[in-house]
Amino acid sequence: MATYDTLNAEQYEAVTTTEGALLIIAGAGSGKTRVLTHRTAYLIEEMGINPYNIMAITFTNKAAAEMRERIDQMVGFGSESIWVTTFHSTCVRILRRFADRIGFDTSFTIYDADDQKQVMKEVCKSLEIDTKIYKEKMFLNVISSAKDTLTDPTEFALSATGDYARQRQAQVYREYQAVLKKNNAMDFDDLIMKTVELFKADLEVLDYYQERFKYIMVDEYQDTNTAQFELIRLLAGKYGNLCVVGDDDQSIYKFRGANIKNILNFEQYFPQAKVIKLEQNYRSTQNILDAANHVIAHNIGRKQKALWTEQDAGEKIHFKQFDTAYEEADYVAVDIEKQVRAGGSYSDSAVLYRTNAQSRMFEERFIQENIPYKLVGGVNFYARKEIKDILAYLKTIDNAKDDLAVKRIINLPKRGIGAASINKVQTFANEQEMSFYDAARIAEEIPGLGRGAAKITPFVTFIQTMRSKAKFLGVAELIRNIIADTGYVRELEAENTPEADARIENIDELISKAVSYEESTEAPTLSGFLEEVALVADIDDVVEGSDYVVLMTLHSAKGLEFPNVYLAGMEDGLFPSYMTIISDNSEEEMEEERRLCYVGITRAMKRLTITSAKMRMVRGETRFSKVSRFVSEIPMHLMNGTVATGKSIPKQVQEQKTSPYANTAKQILRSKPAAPVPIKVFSTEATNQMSLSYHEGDRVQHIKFGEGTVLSIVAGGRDFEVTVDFDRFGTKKMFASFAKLKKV
DNA sequence: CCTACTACGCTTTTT
DNA sequence: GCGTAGTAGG
Repeated sequence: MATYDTLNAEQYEAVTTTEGALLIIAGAGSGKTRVLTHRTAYLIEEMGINPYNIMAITFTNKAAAEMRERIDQMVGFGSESIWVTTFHSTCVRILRRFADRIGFDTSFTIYDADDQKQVMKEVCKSLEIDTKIYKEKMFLNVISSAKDTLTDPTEFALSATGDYARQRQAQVYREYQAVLKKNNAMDFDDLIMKTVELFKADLEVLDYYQERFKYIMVDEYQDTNTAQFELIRLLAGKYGNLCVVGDDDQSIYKFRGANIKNILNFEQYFPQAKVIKLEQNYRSTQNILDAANHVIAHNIGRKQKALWTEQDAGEKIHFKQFDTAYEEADYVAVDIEKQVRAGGSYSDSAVLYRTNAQSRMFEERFIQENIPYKLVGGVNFYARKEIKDILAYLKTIDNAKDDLAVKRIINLPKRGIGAASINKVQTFANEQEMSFYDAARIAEEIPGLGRGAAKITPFVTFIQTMRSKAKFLGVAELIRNIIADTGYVRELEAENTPEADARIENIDELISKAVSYEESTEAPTLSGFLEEVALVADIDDVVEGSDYVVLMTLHSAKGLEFPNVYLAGMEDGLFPSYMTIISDNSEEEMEEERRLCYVGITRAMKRLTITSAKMRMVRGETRFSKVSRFVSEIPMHLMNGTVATGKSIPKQVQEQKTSPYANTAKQILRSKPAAPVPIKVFSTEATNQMSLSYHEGDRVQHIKFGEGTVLSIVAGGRDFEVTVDFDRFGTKKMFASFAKLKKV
């Protein structure tokens, strides 16, 4: 049984207002997840609502998983029948069941950004568009925003009259959709748009889901786009019990179609709507909140609110300006060490920046200092070449309906099947109106293919063999079979480069992912695995009890909190970005950047450090910048700021930057940092040492320092502290989970 | 058909 | 500065 007396007055009201439309404006750190979970419990326990009729919808898998866990804890019986998912997986589930009612096969495939670009290339070619002038990406952006606003190709064309460029775009849009349809595929935006289309076209289906989801809750509502708004409006259309939670000040995804009007005009869409503001913050000190409040107050189009806390003023905000980005990273590294020595842990700290490119400097410095870190974001794991290759094999084995996947691997490894042969097969497939793979299966019958057919047949045989194996092998075992039979990993091993090693590591990680999928799923299937992977942005192996500094962009930081935060690279031109400053509607875009700054500041619980550099390398050229305008929006009296005196770059460091070890440093950067060892598993010192592959006195290999001898292994608070005497670098202490030492 | 070199692109990006 | 994609030449 849940208790509600720990809630404050506004939270309590939000929890107990169960009927009708409800807008909860939840400031940063005001306990909105708590409200949502308590509200769910309240609906079931106090209002007697069937859990089956409740839906909680979020944007990220991570947010959904977190909500699921907290709801499970609180609700107990029946909690598994509550629908807690992301927008996209909701739509996939609906479409997998009813997509045939809008002319799709329910086994449609989902195209990611990479696939979209591939399709767009085809489209541009067939429409004879010069991609040197009109970029594929531009068309994809245009199409994506059209879909975000539920504009179909016909409507788009209508709005394009008299504008040649837009007419051309309309043509591309139409053709792009035709190719997707032909491939029985949908892109991410289609998932939402087609579901709306389905609801509008088939009232029976709509009614079915309206009856199912009588109580709907939407998290991060400020990030919904027009299509998503329409989706939930339709779902809530019958019972009208719609509760949305958001913070207009944290809307940072306008560039992806988020429509801030959804939250600003909620009361117009739902005139009976009740509005509750949560302004008490339970996260940060008063100084941090004051800084955030002052910055965000510079925005005009927002709902008035001010965060307050019962906490003390706390530390002042630290501000430092450095000469170079290197000194900035150096300062942050040293400061983190200082915090840890003072009794903190690494996981208390996070470094936040505007662009992913900024992470490199910190990574290099952290490796040198032996600071364990975890990089969040960057290149999406599932978008990596080697992963997409293996997945293309799996897709082809599962059902070869995805032409793109088949074409990707038909000549990988090299089977002597070139562009000419592939084109002939494709042409034949188009003529016969069959899939590319089906055409390849009867390669002998394709006119003009000649000797090419003899090269295609073994490939088809291989897939057919794998297909029969797939019936009794698990996914992980199937992947192992694929890499063994194709020699994929063997080829990489032969390359013997750090890059190739990193790719092999990634493939191993995919296998682990498959293993954990099989373990965690009741009836694991190949299709099921592919489905899960298609809707996951990145593998998130946050190990409980692990200890590392987190590095990520401000965008990724939304929804998180850390005791000690560094906002790095606070420079005009970087943050706010140059693009924003020179933009045509600079005013509006500046407000979005400012909201991003607000998000950054409000991540900090106790300690906030803002840093900037006068000089920084951006895309190979040195750039000089002033301190970000956002810094001057923070009142001076809240800051404890100095401009660092021109300390020059230490010589040793300059040497290291161009040292022969630069390559190995690169290798570390390329592969994902090793998942830190969870401590709870080991209890005694004996098992500690047994769990490592080396012991005291062993010779070990370190990726940067080379070979050395292990002097001691000590079970430190959270990890094993290993002392190694390196042949060339002397004695170093390092954490076992981070140093990746290998016995030699 | 395969390889090696050049050229281009580049803010953020929950799916 | 870096990584991928496209193309010229073998």
